[in-house]
Parts: sequence; structure tokens; C-alpha cells
Amino acid sequence: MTDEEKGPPATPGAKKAKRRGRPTDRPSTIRDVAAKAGVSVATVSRTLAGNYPVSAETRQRVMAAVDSLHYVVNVHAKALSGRVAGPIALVMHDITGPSLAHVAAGVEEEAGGRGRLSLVCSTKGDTKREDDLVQLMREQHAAAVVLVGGTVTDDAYHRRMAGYAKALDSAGSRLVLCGRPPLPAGVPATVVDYDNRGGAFQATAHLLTAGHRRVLFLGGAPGFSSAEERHLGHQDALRAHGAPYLEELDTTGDYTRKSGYLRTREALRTGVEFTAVFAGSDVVGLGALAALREAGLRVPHDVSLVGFDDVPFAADLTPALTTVRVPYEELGRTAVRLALDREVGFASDNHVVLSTQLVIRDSVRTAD
Amino acid sequence: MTDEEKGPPATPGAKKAKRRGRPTDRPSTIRDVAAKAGVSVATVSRTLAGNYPVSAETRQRVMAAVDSLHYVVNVHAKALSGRVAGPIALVMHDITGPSLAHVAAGVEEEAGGRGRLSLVCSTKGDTKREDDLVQLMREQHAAAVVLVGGTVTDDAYHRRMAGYAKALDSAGSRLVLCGRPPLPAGVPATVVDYDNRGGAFQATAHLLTAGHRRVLFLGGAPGFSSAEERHLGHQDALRAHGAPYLEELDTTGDYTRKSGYLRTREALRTGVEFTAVFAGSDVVGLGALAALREAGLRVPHDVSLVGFDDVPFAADLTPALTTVRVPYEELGRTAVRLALDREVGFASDNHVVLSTQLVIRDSVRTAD
DNA sequence: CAGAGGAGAGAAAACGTTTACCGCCCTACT
DNA sequence: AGTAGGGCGGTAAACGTTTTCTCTCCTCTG
Repeated sequence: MTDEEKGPPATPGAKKAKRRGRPTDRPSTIRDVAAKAGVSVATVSRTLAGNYPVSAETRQRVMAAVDSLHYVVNVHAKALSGRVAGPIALVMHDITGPSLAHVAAGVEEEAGGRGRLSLVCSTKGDTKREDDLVQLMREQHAAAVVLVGGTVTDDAYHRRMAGYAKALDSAGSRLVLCGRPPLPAGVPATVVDYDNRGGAFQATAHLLTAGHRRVLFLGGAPGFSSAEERHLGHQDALRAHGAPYLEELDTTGDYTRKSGYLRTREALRTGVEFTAVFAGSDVVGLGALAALREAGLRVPHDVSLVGFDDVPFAADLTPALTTVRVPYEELGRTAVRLALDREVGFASDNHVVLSTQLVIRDSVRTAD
Repeated sequence: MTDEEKGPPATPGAKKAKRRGRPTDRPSTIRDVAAKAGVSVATVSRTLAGNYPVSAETRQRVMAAVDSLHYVVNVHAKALSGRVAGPIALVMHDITGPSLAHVAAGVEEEAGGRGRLSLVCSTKGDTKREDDLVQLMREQHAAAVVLVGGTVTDDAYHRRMAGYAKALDSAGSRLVLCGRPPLPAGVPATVVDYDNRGGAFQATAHLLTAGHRRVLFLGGAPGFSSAEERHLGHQDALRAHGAPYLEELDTTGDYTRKSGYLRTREALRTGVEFTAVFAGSDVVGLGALAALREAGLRVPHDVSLVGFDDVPFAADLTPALTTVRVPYEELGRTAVRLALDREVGFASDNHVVLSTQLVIRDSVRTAD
């Protein structure tokens, strides 16, 4: 599947060239260098590694040979003899989303800083492909496999993760879940999440403090833990401020612009009253904004709006969107840090929750 | 640097466990499986590869052993014996940018579809780090090293690329440049670019056709080939439509929101006349939009605006931004396709230019 | 019934490194 | 003067696969 032939053996001649003599074709090996420099392979290896005394004159001869032959060490051989650290694998739904891209950047940065390579793969939401990818990363001897992004977190999900965790553990890799709820104790995995509930609480509380009583909630899909946590946070705030919970203001859908647009338009059409909107994600907020504007309503003059995520464009909207910042890059960095510290033998937590923070811009106005 | 010890040898006990007997600790090898199944390693290998007849009963025994030992093949060993295709390396400034993320997605998709792994690394614009990364990828025996994103393309740049190309070639890797100008003939590299000049031509032509005569051009930084091409395209259109070239309308800067904002505000302040703005990139357009709005000007009612790139948020702005679509994902896909086809022995072009396309939305209005 | 041929399996040689073990030669003590 | 020890360098044994030879049975054909 994932390992194909390097190329068809093609002609018998080509095959022979591959097997027999080295006709300028194949990259040179340490043995070629040794021969050219008139030393043993051990000396070449030691010269290159620099962890063993080598006379200046020998070093020079070796280096000259290395240069003239364009020698590069073969990682696979090196890894086989045990001197290469495993890469960090990042498995996500799709790299293109603004928040996921930041997680990826965080992972890449932290991994690179520690001399690790980052492998990225996208699943497009296909569970089967996720299975394959985890298996593949096991073969790659990845130091850590970081799964990131929302999913429905039902029983099947938990069984799947436990399976991944054990399979990876047996191959010496660590499973890290990013932006996902904790796993049962005993599962060999690390979870890095952020405070969805607290963030949502702050968002709604901000609206209520500004005097709004009827807040249209554009929630995420049921079953998704992050969506449910945000929902909970919203309700917490309602309760804390003594605001009524109104079923007609509580909607669910997915985190797309379209869904935000449709739900807002529908609310407007059916005439449910509200003076503010809390969008479960910034993109949903974008849709809401469009629907509001289309209906001739101004933000924040007529209705206030709060988003969630603080994606890059949030600050560039008009009005600049008040939203909840999620430390996506930090999420990625923390994921690899925890996995790697553990690998090196440091104690590290199995479950950390990063805090979120309300960032106030121009899309909320005090209710009259 | 990039290859560190897998972990400090720590205690002598740990070291011994590593070297000597296999105390449930180290992942199991093909030999363990062979022993458990009571067959030779050759048989295990063949069973797993499935490219050689093995009796049903033997197969079953082997599979049982594989399962119970949680065996996974070691890629490094496999690669050493020549059965693993090299990964695709993507080296970019920063994964976080909306357009680069799409290139990355294209690369990942095409690579994944062909059973290749994708390595991503970011340079943060540091040339030294780019050097290191290219060297690293050479060691990794990457099938292709894709460099993407704008840079200043001076002589030093060309020398650097020629050096990379040769170094990679000697290690059996192919250098692919994405969104960069062609290299001199003879350099073993592949270049995939898109039509900056043509796109810019269309953008300005669209404005001129709508009756605008004074178009503020927010160009990119001089020295960047893409910026210069767009500049050329803009001038082509001016000439083609008999519109005057006015120096005070021709600005350069970088492709940031801030730069767009500042330059537009400056133009407004100094009172140079214009009825339309052509922003060299969508983010720059975002800045222009903000400055225009701040000055009480409406888009497109008072001034028209065209961007470049068609980043995801372009369609979500108010007004939805008319812009030039760049096929970023296609760029990524093409890069790996060309590199891989060549590897397999198919002929493939060394230089392809993808076309861009004007997408008309709501930010341009016919001039009175 | 002899011999050809095929199916199934094992032994061992690569693949390209790193490193544990040994040597050798010199220098510097006692 | 004898020898301990340090600086250099070579030999060869891993590391975990794949694959080429072999070899041994069977089965089928003439």
C-alpha cells in the first residue's frame, strides 16, 4: 500500500546496474569514501560523527573524499544501528483549516527545535484511513503520533483510541490527542485539550454583562465533545447571570459558514427574538454576520456577535470580531513537548488543559 | 544536530537492557515472529509481502505470531534492503499562511495518493536553516524536495538553487520549486509556477474596462519575482487600454495587511486621486479596505477593489472580493506529480506554468 | 515407472551504518 | 631501560529486512 517499488525494474540492464557494479549511478556509500580516502569505514564514520579522535591529516583526506563523492549518510542504515530519533507524526482532518494549520505550525516548530522531523497526513475524516495511518506511523517508528481535530467522541471512538494507544505503545510510539476529551486511566496516551467550557462561559457572560438577555446560540454538532463543552459553558453563564434558558435560541449544526448563515436566517424568518448571537466558531459567526447584514441588521448596533477560535481573519472583519482565543500553536507545541519529555524519561502529565481567553473587539455593544 | 541520541543511556541497567537480551522491552522483530511460528524469517517476510506462495496453514501460524507479538516491520531495515520509496519533503516559510496551507494540502494529497509520506518543515525565512533542511532531506533520501513561497530572486538565490539542485540530484532526490521563476537550463530541477503576469493583467484590465482610469497599485516588494511579474501585468493592461501610467499610483511594500492599510491611508492623506485599487494580494486588499472604510469611503460605491490570490476569506468579506484565483492546491499536486513521474522514468516537464483566473464578485463597480 | 516441473520452505548474502574490541606505535614516567 | 598508557586506526559484529539460491517433496505426464 504505502511502500511501492522504487520504480519498475524496467530493463534487465537497469536491473543489473542496480545489483552489480556502481556505475556512477547509485549514491556513494561510506565504503566508497573510505576507499577514496585510503582509510577504513570506521574512520570515516568517526570523522563524520566527530566523537572520536582522528588526526588532522586523516580528517582532511576523509573530508576531501566526502566532498568529491557528494557523500551523504544513509539515514536508514544509521537508524538501523540505532542512532536516529523517530519523527513526529501529525494526523489531522485537513491541513487547510485556519486553526489546524496553527496546531501544525506549533508541532512543526517544537519538533524541529528538538531535531525531529514532522510527518503530516490528512484523513479527510475517513476512519479507515486513520487506521491505516496509525499503522503506518507505527512502522515508521514515530516518536509520537498526534491526532488533532474534533470528532464525535462516542464509545466506538474511545475503543478506537484505546486500540491506537496500545498498538503504538507496543511499537515504542506515544499517542497524543489534541483538542479531545480525556481517555480512561490506564490507556497509554497523552491528551492536550483546551478549555472549551470556560471559554464559552466567558463569551456568553460578556454578552450578558453587556445587558443582553436573549442570546442566539449557534452550537456545534451534537456528539462532538468540543461542541458539547461549549454548549455547557454557555448554559453555565446563563445560569450564573440568572438569564433564562430558551429552547428556541439554542441551535445545533456544524461549524461551517453556511450553517451559521442558514440558522441565523431561519431564526430571523421565524421571528424569534434575540439581541445577540454567540457563534460556536468564528466561521459560523461569519455566516451569521452575512445573514444579519442581509436582513438589514447592523453589527453591533442592532445585534451583538461573539465568535470562538480567534482565527486570523477575526480581527480583520468589520466589525472586528470579539471572540474566544484558543492557543492553537501552543496546543501543538505542548503535544510534542509532553510526548518527547516522556520519551527521554522525564515525568510528564497525561492530560493537560490549556486555558482560553476572551478577546474583546468591536462586535459587541451594550444593550439598551 | 538533527539526529540526536534516542535518549540518554541513563542508568547502566537501562543500557544493558538495550544491548543484551530482549526483555519484553524492545519491539519484536521478524526473527521473533519466525521463532514463535516455527518457520524461517524468509517465510515470515514472504507471508507478509504476499508475493510468494505460502501454504494456508503456514500463513495462519505466521499471522497468529504476528498478532500476538504486535509485530510491525521496521521501515529502516526494509528501506535498507531497497523496498521503500522516499518521502516528499515540503520546505516552506511558514505553514500558517492561507495560500501556503493549500499548497501543502495539494502536496500531501498527491503524495499520500501515491503512497508517499510528506515531511513538512518551515524555514521562517532563514536561509541558513534552508540549507540545513535541504541537507537533511538529502540524508532522508527524499524523492522530492519541494521549496515553496516567494523570495527575492537575485543572483545569490540562483546560485543557491543550483547548488541545492545538484546536491539533491547526486543523492537521487529531485528539487522542485513552486511559485518561483524558471532556473537556467541544465540545472536538474523542476519548476512549477503560476501566471502572475497574466492574472495581474486580467485584474487591472477588469478595472479599466469598468471605466476606471486611475488605479492605485499596491505592489509587493521589489526583488520578489512574483511581485515584479504582477507589476508587469498591471502595466501591460494599462498600456493595452491606453491608460496613463502614473508614478504616484504605483506603490511597493510587502504583502501584509498593515502595508496595505498604511499605503492606502497615505495615498488618501496626500490626496492622490484614484477610483480603484488593485491590491497585489488579498491580505493587502484587506488593509486597503480598512483604510478606505476608515476614511468614510464605501467599496465598491466610492472606490473599487481587486485582490490577488483568492484566499478563503475573500468570498466572505463585505463586499465579497473580486480577485485573481491562484490554483494553490493544484500547484502542490503538480509539483509532486512531476517529480514522481520523472522518478519512475516517465518524461516530464521541467517547467510548467499554471494559469490564473479572475473571479468576479462584488468589490468592483462601473465608474461613472 | 522414470523424470520433469512446480509448490513450499530454509540458508545466507546483501543493504549501509555504528561501535565494541583489538592492535600498534609513541611518549613519558620510574 | 622497561613499561604503562594514550592517541589513532582497523576488523568485524550487530541492526532487521528482502531476496537469491538451493533443496525437498509431490504430482503429473509420457
